[in-house]
Amino acid sequence: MRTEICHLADGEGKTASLAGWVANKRTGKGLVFLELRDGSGFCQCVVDENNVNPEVFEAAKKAGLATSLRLEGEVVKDDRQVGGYELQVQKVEVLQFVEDYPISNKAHGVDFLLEKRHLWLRSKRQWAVMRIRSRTKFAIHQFFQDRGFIQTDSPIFTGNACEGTTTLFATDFYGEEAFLSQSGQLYAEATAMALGKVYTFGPTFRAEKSKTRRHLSEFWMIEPEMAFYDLDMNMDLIEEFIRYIVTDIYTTHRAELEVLGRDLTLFENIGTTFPRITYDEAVEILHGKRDVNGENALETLEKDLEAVKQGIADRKKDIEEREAAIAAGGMKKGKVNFNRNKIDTLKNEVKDLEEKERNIPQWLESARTFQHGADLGGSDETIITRLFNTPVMVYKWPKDIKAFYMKRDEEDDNYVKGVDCLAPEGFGEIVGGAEREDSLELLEQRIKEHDLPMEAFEWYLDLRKYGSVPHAGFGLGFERMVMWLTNVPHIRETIPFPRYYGRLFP
RNA sequence: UCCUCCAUAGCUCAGUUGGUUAGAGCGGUUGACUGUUAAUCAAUAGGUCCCUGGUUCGAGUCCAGGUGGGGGAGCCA
Repeated sequence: MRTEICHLADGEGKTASLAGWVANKRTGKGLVFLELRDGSGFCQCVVDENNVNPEVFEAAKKAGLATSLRLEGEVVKDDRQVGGYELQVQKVEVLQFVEDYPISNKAHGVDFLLEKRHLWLRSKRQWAVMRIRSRTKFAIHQFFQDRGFIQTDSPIFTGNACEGTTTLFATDFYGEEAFLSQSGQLYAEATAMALGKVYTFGPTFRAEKSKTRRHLSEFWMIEPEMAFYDLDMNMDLIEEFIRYIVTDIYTTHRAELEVLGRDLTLFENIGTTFPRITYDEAVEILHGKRDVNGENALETLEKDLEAVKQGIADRKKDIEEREAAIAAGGMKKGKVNFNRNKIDTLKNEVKDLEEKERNIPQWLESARTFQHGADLGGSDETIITRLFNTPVMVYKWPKDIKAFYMKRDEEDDNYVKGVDCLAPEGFGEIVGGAEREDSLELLEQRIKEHDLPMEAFEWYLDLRKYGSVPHAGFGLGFERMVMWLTNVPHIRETIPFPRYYGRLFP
């Protein structure tokens, strides 16, 4: 009977048989330490020359990374181990020897790792990310299902290019031009009028040639849509939703967050009410005319710049000192290696900081000269969220920069009842939502203003002809959410096989 | 589409004002070591310096063009 590593604790003091792959190996005289992974977890297995026959010991000694094997032995409590237990091996059965596994436990570049994505998934950090991704998906379904939402799927093939074709993937649909869906929102509105509260959860496609750490060509989106909801109810739901997901991951996946070295401040603050500010207030913050909790956005950013400069100086000094120490000689080889690796790490940190040093003055400039009526850029979001330690909601946006389907603000025609939820730690937008325009006339007018083809929206306009009601909804980029939760540097790490400009394989 | 940085061993990188036979660490291999946590130590194999052209007595290094990639802007989730 095979035991999964995650259940090892139940078998303490007993014999267990494990099956898995070698994740790492260390050897000593008469001893081999195999770090085994089986998907459910990691466990150190000790092969002692005295406890096994010579062939078994030789096999263990030769097993390279990714060697697949079955092991049998006694489960022993050992506080030095990550899971608290190790296996004193008695039997080894090698399924396949490997000696040239391409991914080592040392540093690799992102491009190399993505070239080997099918293997990279086996490493510990990716293991943790994929488990959090899975749980997040589950938690999202649970949240909505518990609250009486019905999941409805929107089509992936769409016939008309509503908002321009440049960001759409064109494909052939029985001789007709079809596009891969960019959003299921309009369809969710239709199903909400049938089922009350709905959500979609499916893939979306954007043909943007974006090479940034925040973009994918294929990603998953959650789009809830609720009949009889207004903007305030929408914001309440967004807040409750995000708090639920964060709390769930915090309580169920602490070990994975630790593997990732995630700073847990975010998770601890999530109980605090999310501030809600209007777009106008956000602009005042950007202009430095409105402080938050006594903090001025521009001053804070200037302080950040000083900190960055200091960080660069500190690291450069550190590098020099380490290089001098190595050059002086007399250092043990292990220590030299350690210092060399540290220097590499520091150099990369300096590169990142120098990039920041170049960017911050531009951010400051762009914040100071921000024109009321423009959309918030990435840096503007960073500046605003920097002042908060919880997500922030920005609502009441100028109508010209928002989608045609957003409901106009009754108090001021120039605004619409949209809301963006910005994640803290400089992360930026994770949710975009709105109360929808429910008046047929105003909707038609907005379609004309946006220069969109009226005939493409005939079915959508039917929703406003036959029993139109106030309703609202929002969209959440699933990978963005996972990226924020795990704090991995790149969105490409949050999906098993990322698709983006230049990457179709593996 | 624009700005910016990069391309040297399987991987991560160094390579000085252009100069003899291009280096290190990791990983691989062989060996040493009885408790390692990226173990350590010794030995060893491993190179079309991205491509094309140019300057030069001489190019990994300089110049031009190309290709591929990183980061950012725009746009967005």
